[in-house]
Amino acid sequence: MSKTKFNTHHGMVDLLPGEIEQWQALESIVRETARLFHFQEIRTPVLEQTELIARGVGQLTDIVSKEMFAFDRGEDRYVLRPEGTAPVARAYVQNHLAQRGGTQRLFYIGPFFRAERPQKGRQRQFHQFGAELIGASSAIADAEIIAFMQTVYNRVGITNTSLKLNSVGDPESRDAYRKALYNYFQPISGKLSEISRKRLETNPMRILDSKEEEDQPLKIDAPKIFDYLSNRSKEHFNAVTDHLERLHISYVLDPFLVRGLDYYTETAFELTSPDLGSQDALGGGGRYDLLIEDVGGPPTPAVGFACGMERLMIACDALGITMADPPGPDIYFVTRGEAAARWALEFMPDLRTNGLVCTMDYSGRSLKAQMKDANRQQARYTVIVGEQELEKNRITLRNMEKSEETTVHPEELAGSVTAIQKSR
RNA sequence: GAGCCCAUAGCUCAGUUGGUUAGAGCGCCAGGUUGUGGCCCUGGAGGCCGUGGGUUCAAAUCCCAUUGGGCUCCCCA
Repeated sequence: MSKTKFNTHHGMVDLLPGEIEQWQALESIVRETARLFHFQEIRTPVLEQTELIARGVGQLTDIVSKEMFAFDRGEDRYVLRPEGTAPVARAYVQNHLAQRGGTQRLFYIGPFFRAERPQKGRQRQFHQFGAELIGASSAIADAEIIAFMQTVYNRVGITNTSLKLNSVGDPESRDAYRKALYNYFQPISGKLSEISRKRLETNPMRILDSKEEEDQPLKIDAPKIFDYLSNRSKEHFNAVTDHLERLHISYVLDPFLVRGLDYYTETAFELTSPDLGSQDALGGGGRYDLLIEDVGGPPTPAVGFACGMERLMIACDALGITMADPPGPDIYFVTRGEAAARWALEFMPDLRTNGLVCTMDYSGRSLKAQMKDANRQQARYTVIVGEQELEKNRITLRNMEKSEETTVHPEELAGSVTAIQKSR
């Protein structure tokens, strides 16, 4: 372990054949779900301006204050993007997507970076898929976004999840609530954990999602945000829950759910799984009605979600879910002699044109070794070609699963295998 | 930034109170079958016992340091 000359950085891993198939299958599910919801993909650069992230995500958040991979080059300040929403918001403004009219329905899949201490379900380079609905203020948009997220997990087969829902209100509601929290916690600040005492001054709402032992009893009687929501915020939130019920999406109200990014307004949600261990959030999101304006666009309401792909994989492992098909080729050419190998090389392109997955031995090994390799690759058929076959113009087709062999004319090969391919 | 645990073959791990040449299973390569996979049998390759220092006649084993990894807190996906 770890004495090779070069290694990946801490918290960054290679995805190798054998596991990558699962990732590709997940990406297919995300893309297919996006297609059904009529969202289109957007790809933004991995590097963004540091200032965009600092502004968008929030100067005081942990992400910005201590978890960014950032560097300067001349006048320019670069940061490896730690999340997807601020970059998408930037792209929306920069490319004048508002001018295209209507609501922009965007999704993305890609790597993100945070310089945290790695642990289970947390890598320094991690991957998320997410979607953003920009230019829609209706609670229907919130419901659609949640439905999109939920659909991906349903299609993967992860169903034992819990959707937590809260509202963080509009700015006025939140200011009032912050004050109420401050007034509640301030007199008892001596009993708070050290971290929460700091939060009291910077962002009292963050005390609510504290996991510190000593904070738990103090949280219970804290003021609830529902009591401070403006009528407009209340109506919006009630509409969201109505729509979720309409969609038969179950949820639990969680007044302690406060998401760590500053740009959230109104609806906040998080999807958790009992199969993840300590980092139990599969994904989350919410409304961010002020962000587009913050990064230089017109006032534009928006709502979105982001989900951790590594965490989804952990849940799959725990549940024994396999999304990928077995990878074996349809035909493996086992050849004997140079002439046969050349023959096979020349024969494969037509088969591939017909949609058959085929491969062969590349190192002139013994027949036995080639058979063994075909077996290891889980080939469905082997075609055995040697001098005899070339002379008679008949090749041996072996069904690897049934261990049955037939001899066929080369021209018949594609036909017979295609017939079998259909039947599987 | 803090705490706890771990480090022996490609992988999973044995290795006794310090004592010869460091082992097993799986995997890999080959032979048994000079043209046939899986099962079986036989053989082979593959280790500076994470690294550096110390104690000792003798260290994979004990001590110290260091590096890497895992988990947890914080926070987030």
